[in-house]
Amino acid sequence: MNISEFATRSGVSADTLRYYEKIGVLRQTARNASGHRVFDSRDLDWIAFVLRLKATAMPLADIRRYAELRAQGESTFGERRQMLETHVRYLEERIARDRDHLRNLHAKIAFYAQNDPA
Amino acid sequence: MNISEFATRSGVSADTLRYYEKIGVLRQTARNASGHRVFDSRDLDWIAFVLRLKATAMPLADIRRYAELRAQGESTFGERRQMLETHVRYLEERIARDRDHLRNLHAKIAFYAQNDPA
DNA sequence: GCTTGACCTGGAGTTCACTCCAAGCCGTAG
DNA sequence: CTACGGCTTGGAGTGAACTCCAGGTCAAGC
Repeated sequence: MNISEFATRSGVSADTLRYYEKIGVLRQTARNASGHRVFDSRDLDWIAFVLRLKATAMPLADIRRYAELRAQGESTFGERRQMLETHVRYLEERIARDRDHLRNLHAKIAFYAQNDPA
Repeated sequence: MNISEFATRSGVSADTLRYYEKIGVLRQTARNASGHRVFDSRDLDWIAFVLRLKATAMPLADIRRYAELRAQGESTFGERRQMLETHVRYLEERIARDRDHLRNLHAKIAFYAQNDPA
């Protein structure tokens, strides 16, 4: 598929996809005879995973590092696993903090509900 | 307390505090005779709440809006409550998404653990 | 009375993650 | 054969949130 279809399917704009290639988040994208990028379902899987990492606040520089390891093959499974484990710990902390924030916000909302002069 | 002590206690740099005042997140900061900012414990409470909103991804523009309502007094309780309720819904969704991301990361880690050639 | 250190201001610079643009190439339709 | 649409590139511009800096004021210590 071409870049615009891939953009539609992935939900990432063509400009951003080119940008991701430039910084190494997308690697060695295949090209057709006229130099246009050609994407397949594996690229779709990869970009979905990139979006997952992004949604959980992983910086693009780290995602780029992960992409680099991925390009080096199975010998980097250990290091990739470590990156994900570190990220899992970060995510667990974020969820815990968010729950705490949520409790606090609920208390504040309850206060406003009780004291709203309107 | 002066700005450097307030910076230490709040964990926000003096430069950032001045920036927050400039954009309206901190309002009407008290000044002493020589024009230096003077902070008290109420400011500490407020900045802690700002940090809470920031930690949960509320943009500074929205926090600024909330600060504006706060400065207008109790008549804005209803609107403030609405802002927080909207934010609570966002946070609840983020927690749900994070849990899903976490499950997915665990699965991927398990795969790496099983297939690591090392 | 001079130096020092903490503060002040306005404004420039930085980082991140895009987003947009100009100029150019290529294949197809008319 | 030329116009068109969709792609290519390198590079400039954007917005958010800081971060830094120059030049100036002021109170306290020596």
